[in-house]
Amino acid sequence: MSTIEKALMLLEHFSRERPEIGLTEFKTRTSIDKGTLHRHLTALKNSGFLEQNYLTRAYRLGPAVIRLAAVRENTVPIVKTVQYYVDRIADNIHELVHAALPQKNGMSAIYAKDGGYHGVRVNFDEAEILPFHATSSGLALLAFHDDTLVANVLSKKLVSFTDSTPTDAADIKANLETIRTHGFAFTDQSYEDEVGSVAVPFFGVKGDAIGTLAIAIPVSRINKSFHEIIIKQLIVASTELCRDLGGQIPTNVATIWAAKLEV
Amino acid sequence: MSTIEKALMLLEHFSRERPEIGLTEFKTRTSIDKGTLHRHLTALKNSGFLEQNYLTRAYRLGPAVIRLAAVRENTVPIVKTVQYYVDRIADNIHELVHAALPQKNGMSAIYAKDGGYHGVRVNFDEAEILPFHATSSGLALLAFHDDTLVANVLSKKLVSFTDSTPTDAADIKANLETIRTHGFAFTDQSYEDEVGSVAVPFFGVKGDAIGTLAIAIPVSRINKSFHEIIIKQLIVASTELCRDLGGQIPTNVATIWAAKLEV
DNA sequence: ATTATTGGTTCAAATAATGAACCAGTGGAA
DNA sequence: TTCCACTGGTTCATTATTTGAACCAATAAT
Repeated sequence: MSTIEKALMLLEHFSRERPEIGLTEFKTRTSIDKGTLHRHLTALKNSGFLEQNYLTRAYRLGPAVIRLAAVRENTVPIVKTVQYYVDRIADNIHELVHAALPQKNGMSAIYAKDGGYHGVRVNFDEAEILPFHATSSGLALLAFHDDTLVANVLSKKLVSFTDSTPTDAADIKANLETIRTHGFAFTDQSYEDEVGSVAVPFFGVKGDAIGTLAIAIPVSRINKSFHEIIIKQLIVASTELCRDLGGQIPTNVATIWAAKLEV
Repeated sequence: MSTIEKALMLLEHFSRERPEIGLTEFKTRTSIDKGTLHRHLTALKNSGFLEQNYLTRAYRLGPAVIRLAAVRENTVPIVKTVQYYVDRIADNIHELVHAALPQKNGMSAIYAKDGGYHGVRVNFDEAEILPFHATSSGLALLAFHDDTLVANVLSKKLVSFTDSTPTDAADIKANLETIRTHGFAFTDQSYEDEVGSVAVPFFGVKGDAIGTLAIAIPVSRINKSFHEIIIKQLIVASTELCRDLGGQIPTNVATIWAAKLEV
């Protein structure tokens, strides 16, 4: 692995829960040598990707990322486009809806809306990484993305989050096959207790999955007819979203989805 | 310079006007060897900072930057905080107001609002880099930032954008001194013809300038009393903004500003 | 006062980056 | 078709950078 990739991997450790990380904490988290770490962090700091809390000397993300995100969004305005559909679904079904894009180690929500007026709410954190194997978003993406990603994910250790988290590679492979035949993914408390979720992929110009639309619900509110409604909403939204982004829905997926909508 | 910094410098070439850059174009823009470039770009791609247009093979910014910006914004919500004040000023004076943060080669606007109902409007592009020496934002920051940045900027070639762009290092140094005594910066068509601008810095915890609030106006609408009003608005907003961000206004600046407000 | 822990630095040894030359595919032009 | 020019991408000996164990300095805890 190149030095560049090693350094950029450091940025993955930052999140909402962990916005500042000191040198020693990095050392324990990465088991990279302290000297090396220090030079990498300094390089990232010089480039504006990190800055230091001048009191604690801990590192946090720098201003450069803001500019880059603005340019990216101007180039490929996925967030803006996705927002409309997430809002629409949330308003229709009154549950927590989100859209996510794949990152190296999982899905990253780019927008979420809670349309609920329920007492029980699903808690959700944007900027959190949703593991591929334990969330419907992740599985929906894996199922319709190229096989190398699947192989890559399954080759690593599959962390268990709840009693229901699937950690066997063969089980997951089988599940991906059923997801492909159904045209959507769903999970039952595989990432958080008491939370189920449903997700569909959306596709890029090559017909590969580039992201997902997903809904998270307290299991107490899931029943068959609601499940049907959710899936229809997701499929319709994803279809329109693909059109907006210039993406192409693979023909087999398109026929599966069309059948689902007719029921 | 470390390999990491060299690679990250490549990302600076992307902008709204130049959202996609091919290998050969990078070569001409950077005069780095093609092989080296290719490996750097590949590393950035592997890390999610770039992705390739599969048709043209050109590179564009990748999805990783979106997540990072979300985390950064959650850690230090400058944009959200700044937004309030920019909106307020724009609503008060009915002109184009923006806030900008320093990047390596200039200021980058993080938010802008045009409060105008005028026929003549100043055109403005977020995600554009505003050169330090030619814009009031840039000068305001230089004047109140540490001297190494000033030396750095003046050591490079100062591009001329209009007939009024200052390109002499000594002139600019003198101007920075007057900016320091006045507590604000203004320019007259130094970046765009027919556009003048006024800017004040806002400060971080150490009392160093971390960004600017600025107003751009068609020169035809500038007059002395309006100028006074603008400066007062900017000073008040920056003062409150510093409080919100936990920043500290240097005592000399604070006294200058206080005097300005009393007039 | 002593120790543990923090961030940061040094320099020989190990490793990765470099770049000139190369290959391969594409799109004209003759 | 054949030829040329222009893409993006790859190779491998040379070169320069990265690496990490040991070290230093400052601060916080005992």
